[in-house]
Amino acid sequence: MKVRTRFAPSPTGYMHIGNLRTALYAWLFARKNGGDFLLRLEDTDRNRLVEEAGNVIYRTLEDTGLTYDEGPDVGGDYGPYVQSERKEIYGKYAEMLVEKGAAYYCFCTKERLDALREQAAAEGKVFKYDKHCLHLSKEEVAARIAAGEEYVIRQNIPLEGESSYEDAVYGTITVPMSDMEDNILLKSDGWPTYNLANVIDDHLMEITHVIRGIEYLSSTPKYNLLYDAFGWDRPTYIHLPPVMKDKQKKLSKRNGDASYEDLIKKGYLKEAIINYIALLGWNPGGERELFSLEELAQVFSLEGLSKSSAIFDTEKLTWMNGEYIRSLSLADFMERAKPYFDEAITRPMDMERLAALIQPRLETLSQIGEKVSFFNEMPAYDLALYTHKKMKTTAENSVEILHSAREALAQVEEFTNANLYETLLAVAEKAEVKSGRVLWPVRIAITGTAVTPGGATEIAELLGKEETLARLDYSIEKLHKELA
RNA sequence: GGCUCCUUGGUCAAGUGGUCAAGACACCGCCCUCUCACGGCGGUUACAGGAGUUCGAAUCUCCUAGGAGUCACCA
Repeated sequence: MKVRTRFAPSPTGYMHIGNLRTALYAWLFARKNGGDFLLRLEDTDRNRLVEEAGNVIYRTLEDTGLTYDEGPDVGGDYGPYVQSERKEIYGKYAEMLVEKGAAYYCFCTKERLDALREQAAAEGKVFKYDKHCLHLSKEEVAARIAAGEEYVIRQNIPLEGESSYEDAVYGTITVPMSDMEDNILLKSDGWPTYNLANVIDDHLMEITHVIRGIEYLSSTPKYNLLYDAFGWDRPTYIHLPPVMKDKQKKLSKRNGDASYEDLIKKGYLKEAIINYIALLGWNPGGERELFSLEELAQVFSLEGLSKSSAIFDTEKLTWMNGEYIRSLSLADFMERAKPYFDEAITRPMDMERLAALIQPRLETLSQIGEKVSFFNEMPAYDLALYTHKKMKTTAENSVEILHSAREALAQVEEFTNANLYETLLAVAEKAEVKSGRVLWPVRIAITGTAVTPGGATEIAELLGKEETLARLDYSIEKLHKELA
């Protein structure tokens, strides 16, 4: 049988990392097994509709390369792929369940239910619906419906026994019938709940492997009862442990935690995000950690899935992102970094050289601004920067050296790194000091920055002769003024 | 609270009765070096606790503790 997996989010207008990982695993499993991967939108909660919320899902999946074979916007033979367009299907199947005795009509009012709940709370018991409407006769049900009474359809859970199944990651899960409730399958507004819809859709769409969050682990036996009532084959279940923000809390929008889009905005590469989350809860077996999407699809397997929750560690993502940035071709890097450079650099400059200098020193693209701003404009700086104990430099002993360096640099025709380096070494030699005594102050004088991407001569080359000399003059004057 | 799960360093994790308990991130030190980063080398840090079973337990059993999920006309 052909493997078919699905990603079935409810469109909230936000794609959080845990959801993305679920989609990724479902995609990887389908690809690895030559199967189909499809997208289904679960929007049966009419009270929580978010306008156009499907868009961020479509966009994210497309952006990350998690292409789906079937879905709301691409069609397919098992549609519609949006639950709100399948309303009559659920009603029909709910009635079939009633005929089979696996479900029943319920006319209990909210008031009665609330009273029951209060009573249970007062007695310190767990509330459970009392099957009050289970034994209504067919005639009475028909009459009350005809009279316009509101009703729901509830699942009829057996009173005794237990239900169990094999989860691909958690093993055998067994839940006593007595712990399950006669949940509502069809709401009074005619829309199905997840309890019904997920079963109907997964069956009708011929989903073979249900990959979803662990929140469904313990309610799955209830869904299985439905599969059994219909006489349908149960799918293979693969429940996933949660992605946490810290030991206690799950990653969530409510906590203001990073979503996929937030991470992109923070300068993370989509490839790095995918690679990192693939390893959050799954391991490929070897020691290798860097994988492209296609490589992941080749090595993915259910055995590597872990049972315990994993904390989202931005530090490691950041490291991995740096690895990805460094592995980019210069052209590719420049293209992705362009928006950041455009914002940080306003004066003409050899962008390719600048990019080459910056690329290996970046962990996220958004660090570009802070790393290159001094190229654009000489910052105000403190003379303390001239003091460096290893270089044995101070503001005082840099003045003379800078004068010599400025004179020597003014003589250089071709302002290339090699020429400049040679020139400054000559200055050091002539003054009978170590190279650091001149290279450090020169770098400070032309950048006003303690840490720079590249050494004095690399930066001077990029700045160009005119700008370099202008900055040297500025700094020499500053030294004279402030030391006086 | 009931039920269903989970528990190896700060984090991700390998490990399925016999290992000096891998590796990665982070951290620290050294080297490389015109600062920084990259890279190289080295280091600190872990089997939640307690009972068993066994010649032998991170691996099996039980208990305790901690944590998560769930108990909706949300998914």
